[in-house]
Amino acid sequence: MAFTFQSKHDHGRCIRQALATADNICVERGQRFTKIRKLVFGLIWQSHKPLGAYELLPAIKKAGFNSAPPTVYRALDFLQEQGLVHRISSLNAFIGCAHPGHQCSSCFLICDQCELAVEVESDRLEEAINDITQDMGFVAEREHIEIVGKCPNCKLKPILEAAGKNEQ
Amino acid sequence: MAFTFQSKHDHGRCIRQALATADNICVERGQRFTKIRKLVFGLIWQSHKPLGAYELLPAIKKAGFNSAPPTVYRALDFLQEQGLVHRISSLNAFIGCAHPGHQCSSCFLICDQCELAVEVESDRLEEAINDITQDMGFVAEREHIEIVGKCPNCKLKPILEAAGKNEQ
DNA sequence: GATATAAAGTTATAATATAACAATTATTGC
DNA sequence: GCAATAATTGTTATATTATAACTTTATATC
Repeated sequence: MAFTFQSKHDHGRCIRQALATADNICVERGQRFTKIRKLVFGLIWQSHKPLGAYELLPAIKKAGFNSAPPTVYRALDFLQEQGLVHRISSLNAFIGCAHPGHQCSSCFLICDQCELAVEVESDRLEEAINDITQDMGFVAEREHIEIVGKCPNCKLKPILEAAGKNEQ
Repeated sequence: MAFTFQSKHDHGRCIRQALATADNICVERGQRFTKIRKLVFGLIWQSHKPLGAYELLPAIKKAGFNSAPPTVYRALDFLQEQGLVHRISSLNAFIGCAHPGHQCSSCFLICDQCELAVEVESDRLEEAINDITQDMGFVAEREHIEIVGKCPNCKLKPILEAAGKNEQ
């Protein structure tokens, strides 16, 4: 099941699944899912928070690879080209693609408190964007749709805390 | 009239209008539209291409102001807070807001060839995003919706050129 | 006009990303 | 298998974008 803000999921399984899917995609396309690309992919999938490229470098070093910036940027470039990872440009950060292979308009909901990000596919969104581009005679090549705010958990926290105080 | 990719508009008028509107907004809100803020605003409005902060520095220097980065970033921060300028995060660049004052979901169509960007308001887009956020229990605070591709002019150029060749 | 506040000047540096070339590893054709 | 080729990774240096921190100047308030 896709990750949402609510789901208390088995993240180990989440990573394994993502790695298996990525592996298949690379094999199908004759692309080399090398050790370092796999490592970076795994690091990105460590969490559902978008991570900065430089945050990955220590772990890359620990794993015995060269840990200069080009190392991680190359792996990230490859993963983006294969649609396995997205760049969240408003954060200068990277996150695993929730549904690699698909080619549907997706958007990211990004919590500015807990930093979790969820990728959501939406037909209505896709239609709205098709409308806009057709009206303007524009040919879309790529999209960056990022909505920043409060996720359901963080939205409720201050309310729950206030309720807790009142009880005392 | 709003700028579109097609419109051959009177850009002088375009800038004057934008400046007048910005001036009004600042007066209404008791905000100080200082010389340097006005200068940066005007520089941003020089074109309908998103401009990088560092691209503005030479003109700021020429105008006799301090041209260290904080100067331009402060002005841009102010203009963004007032909703007079937007940051296009996929380009690390800034562009004038096409309809300051409004608070409707807008998206940018950005041509990766001629670099022009057009801000489009869309009720359908707004509805689609409301759907998504409500489904997820998310509270949106700000949005970055950027669609990169080919504008109608640049889309047609290769076709017209090919036709021209055939005629010879 | 003195005081408080906001804005701008200034210096230094942080954070993010890429260029360019060398060394290594994998693939291909023989 | 082995040379030739292509792809990947290592390495050094540097470009680009943005902010921190403190000083000075200008503006608003009383």
